[in-house]
Amino acid sequence: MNDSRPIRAKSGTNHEGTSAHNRRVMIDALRINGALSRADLARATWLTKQTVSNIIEELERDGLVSSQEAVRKGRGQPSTPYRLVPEGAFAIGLQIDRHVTRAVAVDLVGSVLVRAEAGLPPGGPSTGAKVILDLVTGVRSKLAAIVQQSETRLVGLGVAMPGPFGIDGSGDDPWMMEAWQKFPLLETLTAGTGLDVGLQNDAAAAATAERMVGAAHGLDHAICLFVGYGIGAGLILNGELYRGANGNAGEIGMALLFADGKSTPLEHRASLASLYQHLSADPADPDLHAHIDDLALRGDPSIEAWIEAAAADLRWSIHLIETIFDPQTVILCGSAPVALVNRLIAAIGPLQPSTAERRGRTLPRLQPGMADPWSVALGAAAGPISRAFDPHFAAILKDSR
Amino acid sequence: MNDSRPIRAKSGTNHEGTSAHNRRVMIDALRINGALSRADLARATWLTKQTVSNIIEELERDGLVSSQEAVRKGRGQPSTPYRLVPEGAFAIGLQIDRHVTRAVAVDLVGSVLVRAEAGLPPGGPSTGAKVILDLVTGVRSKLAAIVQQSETRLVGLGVAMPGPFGIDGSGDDPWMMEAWQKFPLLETLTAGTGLDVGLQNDAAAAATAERMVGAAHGLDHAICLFVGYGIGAGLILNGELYRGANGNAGEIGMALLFADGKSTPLEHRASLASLYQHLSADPADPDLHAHIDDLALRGDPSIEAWIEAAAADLRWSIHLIETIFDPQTVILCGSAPVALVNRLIAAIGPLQPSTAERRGRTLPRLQPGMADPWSVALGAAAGPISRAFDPHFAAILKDSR
DNA sequence: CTTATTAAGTCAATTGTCTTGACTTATTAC
DNA sequence: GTAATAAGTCAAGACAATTGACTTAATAAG
Repeated sequence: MNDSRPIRAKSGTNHEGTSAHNRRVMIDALRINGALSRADLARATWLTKQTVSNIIEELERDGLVSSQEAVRKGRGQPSTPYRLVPEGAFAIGLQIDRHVTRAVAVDLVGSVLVRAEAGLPPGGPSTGAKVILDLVTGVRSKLAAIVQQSETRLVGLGVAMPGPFGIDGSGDDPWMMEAWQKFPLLETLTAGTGLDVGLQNDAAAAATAERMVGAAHGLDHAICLFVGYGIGAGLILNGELYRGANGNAGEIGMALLFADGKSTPLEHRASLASLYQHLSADPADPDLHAHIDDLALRGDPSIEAWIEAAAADLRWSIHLIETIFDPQTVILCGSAPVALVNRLIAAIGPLQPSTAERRGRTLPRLQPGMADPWSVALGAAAGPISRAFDPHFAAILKDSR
Repeated sequence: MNDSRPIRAKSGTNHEGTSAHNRRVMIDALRINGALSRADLARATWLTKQTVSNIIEELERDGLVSSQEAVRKGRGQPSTPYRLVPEGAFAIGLQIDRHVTRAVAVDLVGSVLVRAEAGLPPGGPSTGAKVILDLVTGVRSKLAAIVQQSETRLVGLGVAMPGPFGIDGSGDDPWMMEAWQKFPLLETLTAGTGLDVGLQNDAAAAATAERMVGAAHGLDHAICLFVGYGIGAGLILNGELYRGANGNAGEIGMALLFADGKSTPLEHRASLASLYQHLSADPADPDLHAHIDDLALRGDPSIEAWIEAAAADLRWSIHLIETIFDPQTVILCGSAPVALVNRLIAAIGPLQPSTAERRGRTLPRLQPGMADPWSVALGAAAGPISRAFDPHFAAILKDSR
């Protein structure tokens, strides 16, 4: 009667899945290539002109694309290019960091329209939850004041915070994020905002941002090495962010390095946390960012030793990433001060020989990405936009909603 | 006139894509769960009973599934389970290794029906190509002698050989595979057999085999650490083998380890090549495999030191893999003698603490996979089967054929 | 033993989405 | 001025999943 081992199977699909995918493909094509005519879209997507026409018409009705002036380009009827309408959709992004929380509102093309920041009191979620919810609500209403219809076009709230997720705290977590991990954050935010809420770690968010508006734009295989308080990698594989079985893929900071006869997590050697320790600085100091920027810019000796050591570790990490993932490019980004990231990139070169050194490369092996305190919040917001509009396998399937 | 930067876009899909996907989903469900009724399939795939009926009927006509005796399981009409028909499809797998080449014929469910082996003369492709082609032809005709209609049901020829691919040889490649890399192998085999030919590296092939019939069966996130002449990882991510931008993902053997003040590729420390060197053995010796098996079984001191050192490196590798990929499980497999693999697994434990240590785990963090000289050839054959019958994103799209 | 209930599976009509092929429109090349 | 070329539309058609009623075959309940 009750044999019931559950049956595992992938979901099937139907007409709606087909249609949804084709809509996403159009949006993706316009995002990558800029404005395109219906004929261009048909050629690029392998769909018929008629199908493209139908979908474009529908997207235009939905306010997601709009036509531009016709362009003559040789013989034949002039083509009418269509472009993405930035105001076609919005998302809120929320970054929760150790001492600060940031929220942004972005549009369909990834422009930041509203940004707001707040300090996080040391009490953890018990006092911090209200701060966060207020911040989100504030950004949301500022967005509504700037653009009409933003509420109906809000596709979700993306949250980014340091991972890993779902791990039993070791008790000696030096970064105090453990309490946040245990707090039912997503449920609280869902209840408090009524929005679709998604979570990713900060490196994944940075990668999502790079893919939407940065160095990974249009790439299907790219790894973002994110240097923040910790260090992590955002994995873009087959054109999608890879999350792993439990959402913890890319937590490279915990990779072990052997040096001086002992093994140390990468994170303890190359991350802002390690720099703060090296400088005996207080991470909660609001002027620290500017101070480090200044030190890096001046090439202050107090920071040079750390840069050299961190660059060596990053050079190793990049080699490892190239070896394991075989990406089109590696992108170095972070919440670190810009000058520091620039110094790091300079100090990393030249890279180790690797399988990435191939004839016919068009992209550099290592590229600088965003180094902006707001990039993680932007990536957090890019999450819901991507989920709603980018083509991906799960979006075709029946059980995906 | 000629503005022509090429337009990049993902392919759209249509009814055929939908239908093809749903067929694959059925086959996948039967492969993972064993025989299932139409009603079971409908529930598991989210498709309607009617749709499932239509597809099953078609698959039965095509000889890919067949009904079993009806089973009564409580109230209601008895259900008729359907199972995969092993003889529904076949593929040839070819492994090209340094001194030997192996070919197998497998059926839809991954059973090996024919196997053949040949030594590879030292001359490289110039003399080896004929040996290989003859081996494949021999296996193919033996298959045809065993089962009728095998030729019409042959979905392809999968080739596995050591990677990485497409790299400019450094000239001092100690493994002599470079000449093979430059040889137009796929073209030669396509021309010589008329079959669809696909290529993967040996670790990827091992992972493909594990996924079809081994420890990764039914898993969507698993990493196979493959210890052979070199060492590599086969990456199963989101239910598919991940190849990277250039087909070289998982070449972990080139990852650098720091020890004794210098950096060494993992491959030089933990691989059969390093063991051969440790033992001053000749890799071309046909009795070497059995000899090492014997040494490992007896716990011979000449091999124990190597085992301890290699186990330490593998322990580190497993930690790294868990950290970076967040898989459901890690599988240790190889073309090494079984006793050696068993000794390695024993010597690896206990594993390092990692994010993989979570409550509610059901799978072991590390599992033994196949350690069989034929597993790579099997995986090579599993490649075409998987390409033809497993659900994956590319199979839905219009440009995939 | 009879009847109700439950579940598997089928039938026939319908719906949704892409495709096809002919057609219209607008422009440049000769 | 005419032919060639390309963008885009129209209307009918094809394909594959869906829907809801129906049939079949078993067990459970009275």
